Amino acid sequence: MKDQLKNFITSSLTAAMEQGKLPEIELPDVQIERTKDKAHGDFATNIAMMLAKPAKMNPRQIATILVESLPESDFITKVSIAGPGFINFTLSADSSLQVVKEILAAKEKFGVSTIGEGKTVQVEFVSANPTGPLHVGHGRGAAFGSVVSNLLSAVGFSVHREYYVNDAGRQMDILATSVWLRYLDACGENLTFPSNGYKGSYVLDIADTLHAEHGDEFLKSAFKVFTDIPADEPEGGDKELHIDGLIEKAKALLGESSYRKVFNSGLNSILSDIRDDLSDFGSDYDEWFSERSLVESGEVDKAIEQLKSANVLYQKDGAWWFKSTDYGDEKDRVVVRDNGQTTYFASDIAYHLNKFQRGFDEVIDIWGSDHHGYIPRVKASLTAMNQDKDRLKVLLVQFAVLYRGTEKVAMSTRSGQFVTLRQLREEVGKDAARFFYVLRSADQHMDFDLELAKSQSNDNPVYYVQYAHARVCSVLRQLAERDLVWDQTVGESKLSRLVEDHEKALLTMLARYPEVLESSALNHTPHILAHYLTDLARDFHTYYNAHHFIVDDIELSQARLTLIIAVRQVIANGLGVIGVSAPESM
RNA sequence: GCGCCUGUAGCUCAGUUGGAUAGAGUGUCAGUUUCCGAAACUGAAGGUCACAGGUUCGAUUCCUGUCAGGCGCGCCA
Repeated sequence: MKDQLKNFITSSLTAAMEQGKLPEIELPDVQIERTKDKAHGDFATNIAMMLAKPAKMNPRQIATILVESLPESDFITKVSIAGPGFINFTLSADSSLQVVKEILAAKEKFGVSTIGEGKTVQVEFVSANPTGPLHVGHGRGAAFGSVVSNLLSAVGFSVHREYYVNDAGRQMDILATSVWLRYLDACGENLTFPSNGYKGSYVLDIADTLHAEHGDEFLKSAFKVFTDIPADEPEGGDKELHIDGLIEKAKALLGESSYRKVFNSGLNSILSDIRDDLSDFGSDYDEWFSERSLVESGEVDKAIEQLKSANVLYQKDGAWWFKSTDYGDEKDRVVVRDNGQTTYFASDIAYHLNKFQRGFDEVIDIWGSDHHGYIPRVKASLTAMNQDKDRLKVLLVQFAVLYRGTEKVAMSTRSGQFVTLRQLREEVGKDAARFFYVLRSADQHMDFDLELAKSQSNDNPVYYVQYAHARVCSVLRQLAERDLVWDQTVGESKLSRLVEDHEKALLTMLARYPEVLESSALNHTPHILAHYLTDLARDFHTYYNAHHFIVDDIELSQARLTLIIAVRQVIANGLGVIGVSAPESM
């Protein structure tokens, strides 16, 4: 519809110029928008005001000329000039009814478009370290990432959803060592658990399983383990040196093969827990990409070599640095430590190069906002490797601060004190949690009140939207109880009976859905869709309270039923994109 | 100190990429059900869009500065 109007204006403009009514000037992009106020018609354009300056004419004068030059049309009933020079269009009743037929014909496909057709996009999200279960802080990224993916898919992109598994690096060694120490404990050894180890109860579970499956295979005496280890913090030492000492000792005492077994028991257990958790949360993936695989395949070393030959690495203090300042970063970054180990950043350089080489047209990273300082160096590395850094888009998700009532909940993965995503899902439900997470724009800090979310109060808008869907289903059940049926053919042919203000409001709301989906997708803003759905639900509930659908006038009744079935379809489609169920009753 | 994000109704948040009289939910107050589900609906009250300048036909939106809050500034990941 917008496009039709755009062509309309454009042809009017060229006509006016050919006739010499307007000076020959370069045409700006014609902007058509829906009006906020019904009194202004359905659509409006500000083109006359935009042309005022280059044409050196009064905007209202331009508008008058344009309106005179508009071609004939049967889908517009009224064109008017208002305010400083807006041109307002009112659609014919017929054309606004058309959307209902489109919805019923397209069904679950209504609203999808082909804008992204032929383009591939990779979306990486969550990618939490597999050192413990996901907590509610990860939930927002999980919901946001999966809805952004669904949106892009809905407008035609071929979407590849990916989780980057940080299965290499020091944090994983700390986890492996934590598991081993708990295992030794389970074997009956007497030891003091390091203050910097992972203290969560899931570590105990993993250790118990390891003990049950392998017996005393990995048993070493606690005395041996703790000999010559720097003191821990509570004893006046350094907790980092203490845990690093323990890691080295674990590797030495166990040997590579056994250490790897312990390591994998922790990694696999937690990773499979994360997979199940995300799957149950409705956030599905096409690929789980292992950091370790990048190291072992030599891709990390290869990337470093590539940077070296590009002459953007230099040695200082025994380490290899990347000259990221040449590309706008605040300071240079280490890629190979003085002990010869590559940094996390080195893996990430290789990972992003790998993503680019896989040929995606667009690569989207969804990170917590605390990683924002990381963007310049990743983009710098891509530029240094002759890649177009603009193919990478990083979307930042602000933290959700958790509250229990008015009390802030303190969380720390290491200490094991956190509310897990699974707990949230079990208490609040997947639907409410997802909708709640996605309701706010991602760059907005968010207060997540557990009590509120748990309380099933109608503060939670997901019920409101779902209820609208269930209500339509309920009307249809009522219809059946009265031995009546919905006749689509009759309904569609009598749509002109829909003349009430509530009905007109619903019709324009329904027509907006494809536009909402598109702008939500292209701007990566799921909250636009969520807000649209609550608005649509509100218009429906208002209509419901004002009018009856099952009435004696059969034609009117069928027309109204047809309308609300279209509403139900759009709600179901929208909720589907968000990953929330559309129940028939609740 | 530097960088990024944020500041809109008592509270939680929108605001269609610069448009017409800044909107919802919640809370407060007053109402609606012999009738398809009241998880609903109607109405009222509630605002110096943090503050000060600037850009132009026009600014909550863009620019600069100030103030306030969050985050980041490792040879951690």
